[in-house]
Amino acid sequence: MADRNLANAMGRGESLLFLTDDQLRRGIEAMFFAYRGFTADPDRILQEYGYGRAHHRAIHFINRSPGTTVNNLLSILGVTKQSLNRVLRTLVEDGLVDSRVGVRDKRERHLFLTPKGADLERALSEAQRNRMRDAFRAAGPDAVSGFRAVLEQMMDPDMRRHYIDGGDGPR
Amino acid sequence: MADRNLANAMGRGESLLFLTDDQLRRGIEAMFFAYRGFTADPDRILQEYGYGRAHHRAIHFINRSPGTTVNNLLSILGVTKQSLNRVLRTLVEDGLVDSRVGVRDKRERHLFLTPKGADLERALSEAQRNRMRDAFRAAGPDAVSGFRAVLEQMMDPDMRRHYIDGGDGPR
DNA sequence: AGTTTAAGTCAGCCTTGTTGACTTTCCAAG
DNA sequence: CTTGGAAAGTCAACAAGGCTGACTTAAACT
Repeated sequence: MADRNLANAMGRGESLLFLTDDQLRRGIEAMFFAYRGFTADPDRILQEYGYGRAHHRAIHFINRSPGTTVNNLLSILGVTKQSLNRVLRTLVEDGLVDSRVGVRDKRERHLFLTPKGADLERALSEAQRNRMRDAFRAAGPDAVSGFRAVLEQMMDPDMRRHYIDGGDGPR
Repeated sequence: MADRNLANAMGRGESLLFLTDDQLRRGIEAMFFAYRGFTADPDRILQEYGYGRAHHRAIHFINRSPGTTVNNLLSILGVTKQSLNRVLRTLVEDGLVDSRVGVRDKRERHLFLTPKGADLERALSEAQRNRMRDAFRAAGPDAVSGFRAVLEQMMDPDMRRHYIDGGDGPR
């Protein structure tokens, strides 16, 4: 129903995508509903600890790049330092994150998960990986590469950098 | 690096997906970064109006199913009625949404976008569709179906229903 | 010596989620 | 026909986690 935008079709022959507004709306809603599913399992675990998604995000990226600095984390997470600091403070107070003064540059703080922090990280990412693995399995191998290709294109270019090289950046 | 979980591979031969923890972590981060991109354009527009994502979601689904009830919207959005009510109230006050008392059941309110509301909806969805269209085009047709297949599997089953039949449900 | 940078703090605001208590309306069982 | 419960919506108050702005401290750069 509703076949506006059929004009999209004739690109050059190479990409003959018929993208109606309705198909795009489907894609939009897929993102909405899937993201909710994607965060549902961790959210349940976090609730038991009195934490929120902000804590999860910090824990995830500290685990991915141990020793990362606060500034580094800020640029990945795209929040203000005041916002991140509140979350980080509670994680340090609760003994999940270790914040060490930099050796080369003493202004910097390098962040690490404590064993306790690593435990929570494992629980969270395991739940999320399980859901993602099930989805990948059900959808099949070709779907997986398509999934990643579209999501990569959907990112802001600056963020794509963090996704691509997954590492820590210049130390 | 890090090749734990290679055990996943031998399913039956049909789906020979090598899903390492690292690949799954990539998928998780892809969701995170892509969702940010996905909401970035509407967020900018909403900010000009002093609205947030909650307003966007309400507007989107009222537009998709004109005349839907508050209860219906609640089950789609998955928030408390008090939370939705606040958003809805400002939208009605600002003249973007029309709330009509039900004819058959006067307890119900049926929701419609006013012309003004439809204008904002158009601006928001156009921005979002443009990003999605560009991503789809860049990734190619096969990627698009894979994208949707994986996202559909990632949803909670109850939500998949709303995604699939996209309509209003029983009136 | 003076400027810039990294990190952190305090205060206050907004959106958007929550719970609890309440009204209005509907419907069904006595 | 009334009464009692369920359903839809509203009001009030609180918490998490975004935000801005102003400021401090310490280290590094020039």
